[in-house]
Amino acid sequence: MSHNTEQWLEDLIRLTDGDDKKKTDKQAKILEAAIEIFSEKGYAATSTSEIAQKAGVAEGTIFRHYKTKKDLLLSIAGPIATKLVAPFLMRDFAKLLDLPYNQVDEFFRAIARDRVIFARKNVKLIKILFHEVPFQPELMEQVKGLLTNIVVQRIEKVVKHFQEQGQVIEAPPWRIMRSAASMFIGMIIFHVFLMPEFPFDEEEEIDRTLDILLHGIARRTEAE
Amino acid sequence: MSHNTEQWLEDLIRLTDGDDKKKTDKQAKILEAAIEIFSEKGYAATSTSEIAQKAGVAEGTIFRHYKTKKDLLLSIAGPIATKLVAPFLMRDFAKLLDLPYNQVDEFFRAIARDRVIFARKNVKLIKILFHEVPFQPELMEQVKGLLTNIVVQRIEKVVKHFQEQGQVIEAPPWRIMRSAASMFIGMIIFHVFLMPEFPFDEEEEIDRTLDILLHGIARRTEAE
DNA sequence: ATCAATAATGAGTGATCACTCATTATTATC
DNA sequence: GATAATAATGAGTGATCACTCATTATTGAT
Repeated sequence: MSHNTEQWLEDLIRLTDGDDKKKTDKQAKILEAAIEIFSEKGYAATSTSEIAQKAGVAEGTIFRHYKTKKDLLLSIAGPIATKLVAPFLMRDFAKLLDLPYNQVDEFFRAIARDRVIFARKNVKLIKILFHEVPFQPELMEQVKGLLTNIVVQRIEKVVKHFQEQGQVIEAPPWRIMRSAASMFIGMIIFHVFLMPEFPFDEEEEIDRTLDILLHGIARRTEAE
Repeated sequence: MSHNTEQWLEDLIRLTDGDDKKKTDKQAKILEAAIEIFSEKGYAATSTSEIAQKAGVAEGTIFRHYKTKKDLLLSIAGPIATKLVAPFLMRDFAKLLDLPYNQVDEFFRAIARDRVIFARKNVKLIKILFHEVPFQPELMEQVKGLLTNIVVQRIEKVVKHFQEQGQVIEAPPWRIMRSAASMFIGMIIFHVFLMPEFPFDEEEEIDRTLDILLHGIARRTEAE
């Protein structure tokens, strides 16, 4: 069963990975234009005629490839959700439990670095995803499913493991997880989305932020 | 000059405070309906006819009170931005520098509690604000102005003060501020917006979250 | 070169949009 | 209660919307 689950996950990731292959020239142009305008003005404020114009195709061509305007949105915003949490779905993630704590540190550092780079490469897609999730029930379900059923369960296991080993303070795992997520998502939002021009050393920033977090959740040895 | 600045701030706050007084019955209904639908479907996807219907007024009545649909949005989303950061603008905030560190702790705890309650009372308004800020240049300017010119400057002063006194690690103040903001905004987003049904003791949660943060940014005494 | 299949077109369609304005209802003043 | 001022109305307006479909262009196989 465990093997089956893992296999299913790998399939899921591979499936969403290959979304930029086998696209005709026109279809690629449509996607590119839609991503651009959706991220700039929002889905609801974007007209299909505007997308067609920017893509350099006739409006009818859009509806040959996508049944409706919402179809176009979902084909853009859907896959990015899975890709966003992909590292937590990988087989490697389970190996975390066998590592000593200082190497876990290193492991999360690697994931953090990878996700910052990913965010930087997919700014517009992530903007669209976050903006539309609250208004598109299909997206909402997909994101909820990914987070609660897979990501949270897996990370919770890691947190509990290191609480038992005495390296992490006794607290509800969800508070540890929420704190960690807040710190890193906060960092990415700040440096990638809010202040992309603000100069910062990526490595240094991740290390120092992780440092603050790890000291915050470390089991205390003495006073206080 | 200092007194003038403070006075100006107090005026600003008082100004935005009195936005729910002196509204006719119909106008109040319009605002109420608009807030409801804007927060549910987003500004661009909401029609003025729908607002009129929900408010129980004629569509023309909306345009008697608000020049345009965007006018209506700004009259809703504008004031909430100032109210959101109001505690950091108050005269009391400057007194922080004279307090010993443990009382600063208590001070921020009070602000955090107050803001959680505020968020809970203004869920829909805050949703609208956050959702529309990226697309409405006027809102963007207002928020940027509030944050960079006032809030950040004031908090930065506090951080530097306690870095000099040796209670906070040596690090760029913006990293300390970003970490603190991430932790608390993350907590509010999680408990108020994402999982409003999730049971949690507000006092306890704020205390424990602040605990993690303070240990994270505390000057270290010994190893590591 | 022919022809069938597929891709692309863009004028057209009814619905809906934000907003207007001539008309009617309500309120305030004396 | 007459009059003026203000508030509210809702049918109407041109613009724009997502989407359709008959027609034309392109492609691939032989």
